[in-house]
Amino acid sequence: MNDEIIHILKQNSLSVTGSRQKILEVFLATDGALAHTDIEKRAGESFDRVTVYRTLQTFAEKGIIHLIPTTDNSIKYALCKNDCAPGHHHDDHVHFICGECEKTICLDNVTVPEVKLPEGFIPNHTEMVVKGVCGECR
Amino acid sequence: MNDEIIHILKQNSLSVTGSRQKILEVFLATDGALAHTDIEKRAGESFDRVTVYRTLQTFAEKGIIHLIPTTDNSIKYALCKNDCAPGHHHDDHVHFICGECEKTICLDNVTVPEVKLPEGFIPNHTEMVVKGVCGECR
DNA sequence: ACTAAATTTGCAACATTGATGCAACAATCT
DNA sequence: AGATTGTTGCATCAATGTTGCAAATTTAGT
Repeated sequence: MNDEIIHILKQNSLSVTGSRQKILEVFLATDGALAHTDIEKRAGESFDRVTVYRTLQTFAEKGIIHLIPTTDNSIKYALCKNDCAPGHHHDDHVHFICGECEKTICLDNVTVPEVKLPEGFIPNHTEMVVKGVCGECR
Repeated sequence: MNDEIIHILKQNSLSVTGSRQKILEVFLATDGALAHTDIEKRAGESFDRVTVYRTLQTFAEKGIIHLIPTTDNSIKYALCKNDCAPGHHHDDHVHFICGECEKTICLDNVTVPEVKLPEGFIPNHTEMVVKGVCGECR
């Protein structure tokens, strides 16, 4: 587990530091997506807010995590599972937000469908978020 | 134009006030979506921040405007065109964010496709945001 | 293993965004 | 017009996010 974390960091040419290890650990121990606040809480009180911000930013740039859009001004972050390389993400899966438990879940097996756009529009990346009730909340 | 604004407000059983008229006017004069900040700027310096917040909140509850999810912690708002009734939105269209001009555009004619979810998941509402380059930016 | 260079962290200070209680005010209804 | 209800603005506060800089840690070179 610890080896895996260090491996991920080195693979992305990041120096192996305490905070990065801890934050990655938190992600690996969670199935759903995490908001900035969740990470601060779960990582213990040990890290500065700024460090968490910068670490998340770095991870996102390297493609270790991806962002999930919401309509409530709270970005969520989730691990990229399928070996995202920097710049070559394929986090093309659908996200699900449960209205009951408020969890955000990556539906890794559900691919975002393509849509026909009007003349002139050139798509680059598509996000799809489904809201509803998850299996556990019924 | 002014009649239209008053009509929209009355139709949603909202009292007709200066700030609401002005903010609706701003929306009607824009084709794309607006962030809170845009509205404050375009409405002139005349209104309190709090009023803008509350007005947007009210409009969203009534279904006059809808929210557009983003990954950059900035909610955008756009007019609901197809006669959304309170609780009966059909803002089921795709949104487009241009990476060049940074505009957010409602593709009113592009409907969000349905996707098959894993067992147990019950969908309620789906958001779809496409990023890329719009027609005018090429 | 030790040192120098390069990164990373934490702190302080600040900017922005959003929420709430309350008094003053304006709009609606009769 | 007058009473009632709803709306606005102000002051205040909390949460969230950003930046510059010095200290500490990591990495790489020898």
